[in-house]
Amino acid sequence: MSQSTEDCAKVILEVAPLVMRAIRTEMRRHRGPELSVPQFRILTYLNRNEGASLSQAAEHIGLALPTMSKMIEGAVSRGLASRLAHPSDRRRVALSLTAEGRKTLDRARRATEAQMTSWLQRLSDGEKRTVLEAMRILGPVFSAPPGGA
Amino acid sequence: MSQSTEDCAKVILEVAPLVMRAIRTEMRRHRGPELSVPQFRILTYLNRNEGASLSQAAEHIGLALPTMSKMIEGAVSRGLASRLAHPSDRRRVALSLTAEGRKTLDRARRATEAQMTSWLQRLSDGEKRTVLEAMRILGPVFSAPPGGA
DNA sequence: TATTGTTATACTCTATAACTATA
DNA sequence: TATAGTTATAGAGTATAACAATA
Repeated sequence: MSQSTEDCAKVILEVAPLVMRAIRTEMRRHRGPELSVPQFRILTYLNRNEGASLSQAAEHIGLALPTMSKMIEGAVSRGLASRLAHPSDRRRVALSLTAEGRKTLDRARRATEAQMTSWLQRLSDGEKRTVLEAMRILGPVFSAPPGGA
Repeated sequence: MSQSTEDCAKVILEVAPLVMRAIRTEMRRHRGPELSVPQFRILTYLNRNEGASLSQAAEHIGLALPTMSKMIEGAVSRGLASRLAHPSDRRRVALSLTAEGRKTLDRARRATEAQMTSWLQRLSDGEKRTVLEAMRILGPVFSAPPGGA
């Protein structure tokens, strides 16, 4: 009966990489100053978490600290993010998006969503409802870094 | 009305990377001779497509030819795959899994599925049904390399 | 001593360009 | 000339270990 958990697992393991491949390819395809998936995720996080520290960002996104340090270095040098000293604790750093970063994020998001929308157009309304609901179910399952479980 | 296509797109763009992060982390975690996601996908492909050529494999998995060549080189040197000359066309190569490769693939798949199963255990039967159905809807949408669309 | 970041180093995945061998 | 694959090279993303600066 509850054996369907395993079917579920199998099918996610099969389908998730296909979806990500499409997203990655699409993001890479925009010629011009576009974003990789990890860059996109970092900018998205900063957009919602003005003033976050490196550690906080790394923790949330699931990257090691030096990795995040390097990624941010790249974003700063491209003018997409700023990295200021925290006023009261000089070890820390306060990250935020620049106006340019916000603009780039928005452009990338819109382009990728538009492409994704076109892929999904062949779905019936019922199918779309099912997919939407499933994603809302899976989000919470996977957004708390499941490393701990 | 059919505006839900865009919601769908948004939510996939948000959730898919979370799922993949969990899968990647899990696959990396098995200490011992385990597999990265791309390696896993290649072995899976070879398991179902005995005797495939490099070009075929690259095309199906969505990698450039030299990338696939290098990945296969790695798998061969680890004893997981074999790369034989095609009998009638000596430019081509016939790829397959070794017994060891099949064993490794099986072990990795089982371990990752088991972990995934444990993550999904908190879902109700109805939620699992929804997720299962959604994955079966998304599979076909994304498995024809959507670069063409 | 503990925390926050950065630097050094290395490995995997990925691509494009140039090349070799076969057809 | 065209196709299948490999080699050379480069760049992104990732990690661990060692370090520096601040608390």
